[in-house]
Amino acid sequence: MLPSSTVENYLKSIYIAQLRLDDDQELVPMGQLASSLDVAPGTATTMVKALSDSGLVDYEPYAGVRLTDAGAKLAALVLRRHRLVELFLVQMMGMSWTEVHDEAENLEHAVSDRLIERIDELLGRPSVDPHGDPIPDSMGTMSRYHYQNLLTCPLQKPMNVTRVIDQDVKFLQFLEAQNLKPGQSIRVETRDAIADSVTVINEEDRQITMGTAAASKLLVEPKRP
Amino acid sequence: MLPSSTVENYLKSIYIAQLRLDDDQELVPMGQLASSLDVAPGTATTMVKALSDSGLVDYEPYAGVRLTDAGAKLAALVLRRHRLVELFLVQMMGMSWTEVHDEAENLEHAVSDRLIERIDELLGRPSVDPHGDPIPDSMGTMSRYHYQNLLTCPLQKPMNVTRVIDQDVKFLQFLEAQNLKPGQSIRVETRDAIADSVTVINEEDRQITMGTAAASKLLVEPKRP
DNA sequence: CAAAATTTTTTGACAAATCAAAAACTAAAG
DNA sequence: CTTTAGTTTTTGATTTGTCAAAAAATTTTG
Repeated sequence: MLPSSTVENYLKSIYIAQLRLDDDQELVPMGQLASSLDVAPGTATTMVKALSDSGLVDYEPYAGVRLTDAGAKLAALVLRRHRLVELFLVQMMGMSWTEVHDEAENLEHAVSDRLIERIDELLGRPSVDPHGDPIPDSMGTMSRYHYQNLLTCPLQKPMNVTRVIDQDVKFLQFLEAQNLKPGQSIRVETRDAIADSVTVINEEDRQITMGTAAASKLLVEPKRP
Repeated sequence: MLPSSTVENYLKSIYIAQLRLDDDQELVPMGQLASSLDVAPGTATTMVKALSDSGLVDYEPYAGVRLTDAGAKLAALVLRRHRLVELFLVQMMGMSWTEVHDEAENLEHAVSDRLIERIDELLGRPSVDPHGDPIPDSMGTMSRYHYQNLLTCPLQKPMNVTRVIDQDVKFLQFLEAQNLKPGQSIRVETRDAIADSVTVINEEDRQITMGTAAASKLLVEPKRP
C-alpha cells in the first residue's frame, strides 16, 4: 500500500516540525501539527492514530507525535521530491524561485521514482533547492547543517545568504527585490532591540531595514572567497 | 470548485469514447465507461449522475452518457495536459515514448495551467504527442483528422506511421523494435483475411507480420517525401 | 412475443478524510 | 491545591468514491 497524498503531507509536516526540535525524542504537539496542516485538531488526532497503527509514527496521547524510522524515511523522500521539483522548475523550466513552492506542493505526490531519479541526474545531484533547503538523498538521509541567521551572526562581517526559511511569495519577492536571495553577499550593519529591527547592507551597498521576525528567516554563513 | 482527479478521469474516458463514435449525439454506454475506468457498473452510474447534476454530462438512464460543452472542454484540457506532459517527458527528459503514458496519467492532474503553458512554449506549441495523438489547444479545441490504418490503407504504397492507438508498453516496445514508430516509413505488403494477418515492410526492408487487431492500431498516411 | 441473457440501476455498506462541538485531560495561576 | 485556561480527544455527522449483490429494465433469441 503506497501512502496517500494526505498521509505524505502529515509525515512531511511532522518531519519539518521535528527538525526544529533539538532532541530527536521530543514530541510534536498535536495542535501545532493540526494548524500546520490547516485541519481541525480532532482530525489530526484521528489521522495520527491511524499512522501509529501503520507504524509510521509513535503517538503519545495528550503529549504529541514523533516519526518512527520508517515514517522519517518516507517523509524525507517526500521532501526530496518536493525540493528536487522546485529546483527543476527554476533551473530547467525558467520559473521564479518565488512561485515554485506551490507547484511543487502538488507535484511532489505525482512524480514517480523513475522521473525523480532522472531529474536528480539532469540537475547533477544537487544538495540544496532554490531556497537553500537541503535535498535528502534517495536513501532518505538529509544533511542538517546549522546556519546562523541575521539575528545571531556577527555584525559588520561579510556573509552569504544560504537559506530562506519561509515560502511566502510576497516575502520571497521582497528578498529578490532587495538583493537578498540565497547566494548573495551581505553584511549586518546594526541591530536595534528596542525598535525590533535589523539593518543589512546588500551587494549594491544599499541599506535594508527589516523586523526581527523577518531577519530570523534569513540564514547566512561567513563569506568564503 | 475545481474537479477532482476522479472527475477528470471520468470526463476524459467519456471524451475518448465519444471520439470513437461517429455522431456527436451518440451516447457512451455505462458498461463501457465502467470497464474503461476499471470500476463496478454501479459506481459509474452514481458518478455519472453526480456529473449530470454538475452540468458536465447529459445522462440518459439505461441509454448512456454524453459530455456537455462544459464537460467536453474540461476533458480536452485534461487530455491537453496529458499529451503535453508525455511529449515533454520524451523531448526534454529523455524518457522512452513507451513508458511516458503511466507517468503522464498521474501528472496530468497535478500540473498547473502556468506550468503547462511553459511546457507548451518550450516545446514550440506542438500539435501531436509521441504517439501521434493530437494535442488540444488551450481553448479545448482538438483537431480530428481521420487517418487510415494498416487494414484500410492501399497495398504496396509507401506510407508514414502517424499514430498508435494503444498505450500498452509491450506493444509499443514491439513497434519500436520493429521500426514501426510514428514518423517511420512503411508499406503494407499483403493482407490475409483467413490467417487474420497483415504483413508490412519497414524502413530497413524487413518484413513484419502481425494480427489484424494489432494492425488496426497503427494509423498511417500516404508518404510525403 | 415470451423466455433467456445482458445491461443498468438501486440498495446497503464501507473506507478515507474531514468538521463542529461536547467531553476529558493537562497545565498554569492564584 | 483548587479553579481556570488551554489543549487534546471523543463523538456523531458529512462528503467522496467505491463495491457486491439484488432488483429492474432492456435486448436478444428461439
